[in-house]
Amino acid sequence: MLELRLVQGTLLKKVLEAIKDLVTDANFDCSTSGFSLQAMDSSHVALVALLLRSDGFEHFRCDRALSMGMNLNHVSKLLKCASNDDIITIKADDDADTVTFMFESPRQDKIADFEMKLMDIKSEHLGIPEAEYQSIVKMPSQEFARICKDLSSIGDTAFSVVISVTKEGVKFSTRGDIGSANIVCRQNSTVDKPEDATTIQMKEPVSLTFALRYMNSFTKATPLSSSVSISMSSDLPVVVEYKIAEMGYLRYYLAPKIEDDEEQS
Amino acid sequence: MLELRLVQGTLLKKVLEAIKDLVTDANFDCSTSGFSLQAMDSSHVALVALLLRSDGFEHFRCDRALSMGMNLNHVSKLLKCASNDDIITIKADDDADTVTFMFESPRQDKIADFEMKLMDIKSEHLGIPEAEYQSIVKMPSQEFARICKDLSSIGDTAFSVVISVTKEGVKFSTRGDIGSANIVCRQNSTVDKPEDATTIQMKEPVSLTFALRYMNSFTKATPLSSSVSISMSSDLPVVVEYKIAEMGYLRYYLAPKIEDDEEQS
DNA sequence: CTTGTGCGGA
DNA sequence: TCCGCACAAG
Repeated sequence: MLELRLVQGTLLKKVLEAIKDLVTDANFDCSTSGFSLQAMDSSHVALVALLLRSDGFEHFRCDRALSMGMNLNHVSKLLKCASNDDIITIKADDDADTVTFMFESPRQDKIADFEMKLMDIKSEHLGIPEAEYQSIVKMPSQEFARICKDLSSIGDTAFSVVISVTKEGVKFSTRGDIGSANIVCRQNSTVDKPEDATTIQMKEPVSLTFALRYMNSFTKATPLSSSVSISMSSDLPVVVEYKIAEMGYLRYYLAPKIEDDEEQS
Repeated sequence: MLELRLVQGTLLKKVLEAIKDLVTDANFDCSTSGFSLQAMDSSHVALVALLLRSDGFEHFRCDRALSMGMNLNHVSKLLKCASNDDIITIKADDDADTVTFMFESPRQDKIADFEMKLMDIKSEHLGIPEAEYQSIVKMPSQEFARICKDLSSIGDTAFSVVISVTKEGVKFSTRGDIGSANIVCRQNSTVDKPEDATTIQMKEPVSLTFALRYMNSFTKATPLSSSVSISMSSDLPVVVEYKIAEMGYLRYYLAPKIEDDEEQS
């Protein structure tokens, strides 16, 4: 028996918007510690990892660990039937092949439930080692999204972005059909709100190249958090992390391009 | 001679948006009592009935009853040329085969008139008996529209919706490609505004099945009224009614599906 | 946050 | 033509 009650149902809606373009089918794993998902994108290049800790739910019951395979487009469609202020409850029996999403309006005058068949999905749960990163950039998530969008418009999403971190700041560079572009963000903690700050924790300067189109996909998570952190080390996948308030995180992992080829499909 | 002056021209625009998808050609009937229309949809399954009482017009002159056949798409196109705050006047001579729509801007600084040919349309005016309904649900029209839209998104519009009324509330159910859905709305009169209330007048519980795509078409009338009433009895067509303030109503009639087949083209 | 509107894409 | 998305207003 599994029963998860999430008062901020809109979080779940945003999570699905943030991953459904990258991953079509995935297992949601539920255990006493929380609700999580780990999946490669369909071209097996990027990895998405979601964690919603059990203590972030208003009610969290999970008698035994369950892995529930779902088509994320279907889940997204169901969640579109929930209003942003609805309370969402996810229910499943231990041996059932279906899951039920229940949406309650705040005043309890409308209750909707949707039952969906589960799928069998080959699990590929990878252990992701905790690493020390040479540089960690934290910046407003909207600013990061804007940069990725702007750089994409210069060339097209088939191009690469070079992210270079020095003590002074972080530089995003690309080269495209029209020309080349460099956007530099400097450290900046003298800001009204802490989430507007751009901070850089740098042990060593680092400069890595990534496929821009993945970065753009990652920014679908922007509504989840006002800031994003980008953790980089040479020869390690970059981690783009959006914290989910009081509950966990949504992380994207992407391996750097080894050479400095600018184009790649 | 016929001359109808409607200060709230936007009403007429909304009416046409609400019926033109269902009905392509229809007779507008004008008599001293008002301006009305009754027509079957093109597949002869649903019936649309409009009434705009003469006292709702600023000026209403109708020397003798007239039935004016029009292509509703053409009328809709003409009305798109009127601004929402324009005053609309409909004119026709008794023996003419044309009708004129005149649009005046509120400050009288712009006057447009459009003449359109009338058509001969075989009239099929049905007497609709006043019936006692086992259950009448009144709810916010936007909520009803949202429910129909959500249920359609689960399967597709080819599916059916089961509407069941009990004392506690009204339940809308469907079953689709992705899964099954139930949405329950409870009675709820402790609301700030009366039009936000959901009320149920129930003599007997009733449960009927309808083609979802027609329900969805009916919700095109949502802009006409903040609330909708759904009147049901076993073996009678459901009546979905949108009141038009101070003037009349727009009603849709739809026969229930006899069997419980879920799919139907 | 919801609603209405304008725009672009399918 | 219709639908979904993005923007702006209440």
